[in-house]
Amino acid sequence: MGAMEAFERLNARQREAARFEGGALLILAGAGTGKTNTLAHRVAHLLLRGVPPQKLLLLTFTRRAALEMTRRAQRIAGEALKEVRLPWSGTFHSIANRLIRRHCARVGLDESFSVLDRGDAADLIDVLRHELGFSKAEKRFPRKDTCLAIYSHRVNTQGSLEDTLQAVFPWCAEWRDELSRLFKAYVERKLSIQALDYDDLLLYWHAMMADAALARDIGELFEHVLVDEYQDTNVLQAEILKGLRPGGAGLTVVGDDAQAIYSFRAASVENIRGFEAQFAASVVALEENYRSTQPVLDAANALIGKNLSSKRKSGARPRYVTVADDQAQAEYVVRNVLEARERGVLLRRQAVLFRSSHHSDVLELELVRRNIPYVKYGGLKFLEAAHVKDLLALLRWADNPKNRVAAFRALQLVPGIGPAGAERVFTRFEAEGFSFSRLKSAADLDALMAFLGNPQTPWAGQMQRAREWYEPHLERRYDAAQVRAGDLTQLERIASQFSDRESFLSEMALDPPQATSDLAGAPYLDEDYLVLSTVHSAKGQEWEAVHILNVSDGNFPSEFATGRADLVEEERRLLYVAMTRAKTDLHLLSPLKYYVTQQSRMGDRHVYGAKSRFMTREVLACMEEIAFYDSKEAEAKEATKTPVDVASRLRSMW
DNA sequence: ACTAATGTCCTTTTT
DNA sequence: GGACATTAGT
Repeated sequence: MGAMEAFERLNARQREAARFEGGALLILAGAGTGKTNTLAHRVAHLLLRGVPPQKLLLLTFTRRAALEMTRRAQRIAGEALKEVRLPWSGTFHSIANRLIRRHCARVGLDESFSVLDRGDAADLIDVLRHELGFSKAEKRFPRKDTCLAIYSHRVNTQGSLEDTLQAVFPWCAEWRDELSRLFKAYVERKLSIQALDYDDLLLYWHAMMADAALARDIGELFEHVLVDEYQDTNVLQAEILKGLRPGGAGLTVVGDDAQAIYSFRAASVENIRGFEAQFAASVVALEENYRSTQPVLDAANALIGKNLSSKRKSGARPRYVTVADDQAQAEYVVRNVLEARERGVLLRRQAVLFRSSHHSDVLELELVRRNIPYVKYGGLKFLEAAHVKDLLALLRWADNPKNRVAAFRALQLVPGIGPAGAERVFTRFEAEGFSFSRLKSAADLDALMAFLGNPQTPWAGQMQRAREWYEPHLERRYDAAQVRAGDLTQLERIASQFSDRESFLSEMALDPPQATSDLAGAPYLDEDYLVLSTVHSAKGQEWEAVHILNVSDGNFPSEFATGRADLVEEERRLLYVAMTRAKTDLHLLSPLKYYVTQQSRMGDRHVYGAKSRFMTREVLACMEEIAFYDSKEAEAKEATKTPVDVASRLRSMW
């Protein structure tokens, strides 16, 4: 296919955006309007026009999105370009990591600085929390994750601690002074161990852009900067962009303010709303939806007051399904999914979406019971498993001997070494100039670390050696050692795909595999599986059929959002994102009662859910309302009645 | 000084 | 059902 023909396939607006020449460009792309395709065409256009690939900076939300973009651009550019590689494409954080490494000397960092993932950062805060004596106050001090969240929010909004506490963490406001001291200590400790957390990656990049000479050097690396999902960037990221392209020339951003769902991460919708004025940008709006049928869009439009239209006018109306409880909800989903498969819709073209990751618990049990394969995105990550972190700690410590967090974790693997012992060993290690050949912990760990810490040791084989050392400890520490050992073998396989230790470790911190299937690789790719995902993780994706769980007040919107109007609006957008993932089949499920596991003092463990405030008359008018009882429920009903009509029960099941 | 067992309090979504 | 603090036992 020639490149010209490829561009003919775009509609007029998309083509205009793809071929735009001039200053800053804002592409407002509603859900399903071909955003990725348009951006990929723009990339192809720039390449065909002679911009070298290494002069394109492509900032996407995930690395997966970046790869997809590259793949499409290559296809579009066709034979004109043999192979397209976009070396500068990735998340803000991963690009920051590379730029900082490139200029580390100019910002006072060692080449071997580490990147702390969220768990590591929280652990470090926890250590300081104890050191400062906050853990044994009469009143409970915020937990480590909360502390980190507060810190992060403040950094990313660039506001004051006071503002952050007021707006998002009011229940922690009384601890303001202690938190301030804690964060001061946290910053100091990170500097001394040469470790950067996610926020530091942005802060360092931001600081580099504030230095005129550095900003020029970095800005000159790129001719074009393209940013996807711009509605979910924060103030810091917007300022970085301004530093990269001060006048806006060569800057393209794409987004949809109706899909802004990351305010908890301090994303600011104002970025996209103010972009046009800020950069005197040209604006192209894409409004024709190519994904969903009109009935699906009608419901989504009614929810959010948009006016997306589709060429696919016919189709079934979305269903609003009332079910008795969690169990019935799972029954309904399973039954529907299997029916669709019978009609020829592969499982992987169907998805189940939910507000928070534990909402799928009951469904997952049911899927396992019925032997239906599935993959879950979002929620508990492979890399957060203790045994995986143990193994990585060994490598991280070897990579950056000053990395105290990793060192403590590694040292405490040795039986007989606890927090106090680790402290002792590390202090001596520090005094000896961080030399692994003089580490005195336990004989076998000393040998391992001397091996890993030797710069002459090749990367190939390090993982295997570490795993072999770890194996006996794994069996000692955990019950299901078999399963966990399997995880470690997979980790080893991934590691082998990286050319060096530093890039492997950064990648694991910055863009960890999203689901266990990502790790399994080839063998699983042929298999069919149902997709389970949080709505957040479903961003940018689409499926033939979509089920949305727990559409009731307290879940949509989440009970934590009900207090504030702006948060409720974000929840509305979240439901909007979920609904617009569906091409033809959409089911919203609403359990009449659901079980609560928390804070239920009384014996009654279920609550009657209220209808979601988003299910207004206007929205429901676009849907087909049905009630569904699972077999158990029906059974219970039947039991209270006489006579027992077995025949109708059998019929009602099909 | 370390480990295991018990008690108490819970804020969701992710780079 | 999990995180975290406290207590009891080695």
